[in-house]
Amino acid sequence: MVVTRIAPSPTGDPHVGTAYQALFNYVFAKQNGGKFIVRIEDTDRTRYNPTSERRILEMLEWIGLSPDESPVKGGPNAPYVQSQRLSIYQEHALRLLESGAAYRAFDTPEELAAAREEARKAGLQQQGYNRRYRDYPREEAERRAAAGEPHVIRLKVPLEGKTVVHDLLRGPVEFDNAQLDDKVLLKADGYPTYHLAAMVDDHLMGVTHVIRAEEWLTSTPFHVLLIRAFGWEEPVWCHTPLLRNPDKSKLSKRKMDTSVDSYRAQGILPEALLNYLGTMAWSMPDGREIFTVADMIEHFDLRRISLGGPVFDLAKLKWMNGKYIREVLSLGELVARLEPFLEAAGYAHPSRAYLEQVVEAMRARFETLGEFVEKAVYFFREDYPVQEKAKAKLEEGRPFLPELRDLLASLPDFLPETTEPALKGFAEAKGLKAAAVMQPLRAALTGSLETPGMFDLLMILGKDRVLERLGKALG
RNA sequence: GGCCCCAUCGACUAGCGGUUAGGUCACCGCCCUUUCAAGGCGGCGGCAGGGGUUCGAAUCCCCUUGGGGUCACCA
Repeated sequence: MVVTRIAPSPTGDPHVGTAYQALFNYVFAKQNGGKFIVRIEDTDRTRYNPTSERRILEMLEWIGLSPDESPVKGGPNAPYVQSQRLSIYQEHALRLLESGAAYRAFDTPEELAAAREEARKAGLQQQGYNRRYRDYPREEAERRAAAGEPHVIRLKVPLEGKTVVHDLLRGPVEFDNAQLDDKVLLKADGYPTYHLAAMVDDHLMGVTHVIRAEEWLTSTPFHVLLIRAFGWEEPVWCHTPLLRNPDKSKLSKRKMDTSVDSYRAQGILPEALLNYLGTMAWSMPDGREIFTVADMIEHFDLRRISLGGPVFDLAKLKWMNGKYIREVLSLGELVARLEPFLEAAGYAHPSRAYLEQVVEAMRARFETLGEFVEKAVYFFREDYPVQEKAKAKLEEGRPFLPELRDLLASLPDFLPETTEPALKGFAEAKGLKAAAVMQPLRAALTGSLETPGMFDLLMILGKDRVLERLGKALG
């Protein structure tokens, strides 16, 4: 059975890169009737963020990539949090120690830093650990360890030869073992490094396909060596391109908004975000750009992932979100998505029917749910802001607006069939262009010059409010 | 800098030896129009460069250039 996983580190906000990786891993697993696991890699206590794990897990539920096994869901491979699996890694490290594939190293962090600095000054091409303890007497090492001396356990990487990583997308990638160094497997605090923990867990959890970001490619030979040291079978390696900032560097929160929570707060729809991520380095075989995760599962092909690093383009994300708002979601669904935003903004509405009318009228005019809140204030409050340009327009209308108000007051109803001929007739009678009448009226009624069509506006606002607002504006 | 990966319009991509190099976003113009959008139509714009291979290269190979990643007791 196909088993995939993502292994996020709980160090901060749920990252779009995590969502991106989750998407490919999820889709590939589902396509093959396999399972998708989420494992929390919290082995770095210095970067640990206590709310991060919960938020990452919630983020996955929000975008609809629900894992088959996870810390909250549990599963046959529990626990799914690495800090709760420490003894497992320690046992495995010991095993490697016994077989001679690893060794204890007693360098202090200061010594390592000094050695690195020295190597840098000497202009050495070769970087990495100097292997000071690689051939240290075994008995001596054990004695010092038994005495409680702090130390790490490192993998004994072959000094010669090549290690080939067979990447699904790239084919064989060769690394000279001489270029590798003896990476730390178990830190002095007893926690494993990513290298040990990830490979042990992937093996124990039956992960068959490691689909992860390209930044891992250069440490894969090390993983291959580690797996061989244990005598296990390698998974299929598939390194996907990194999402990029507009300047092409690796997507980072310094240069871009990388927080899924932030996009959610702005009113980006989960299905739009997922759809957009699905177009990053991948495309539907038929070229369609709007598709669901289900569509993706049906047509996905890991081998069709392209290797150029895609720039995460907010403009296109927003366009796609707008596409979902105006064409994909049903009106009812859209209204439901909008409700939490309205509540947060303190917007009241008399009825569901009213809300639906407003949303329908506004639909083509906002691309995020947050934008709706900004652009539709005047449908929900009487203290809506009045823009400067609107004020000017209002002045232009002052000569005829009182008369127009009387005309509107005399109408039997505010249906478009009634208001349209009335307003157009009014303009004509005054020898004015329709716009010359509509714009000042629009300004008076909404404080804005950018609104839905006048006749929809009049109908939705209703006679009472229209007359009231007009009176107030002319006041 | 060493090592590794990558390279089609500004951005996302289709292309997998023979295409007028297609689509989407953005941008520009026109249409629609009471404003702003949306929508429709049209336009601008690309195979990084140089060598090969081949009857024929965006497609295959090499070099150069460019971009990215990685070189932690972080993941």
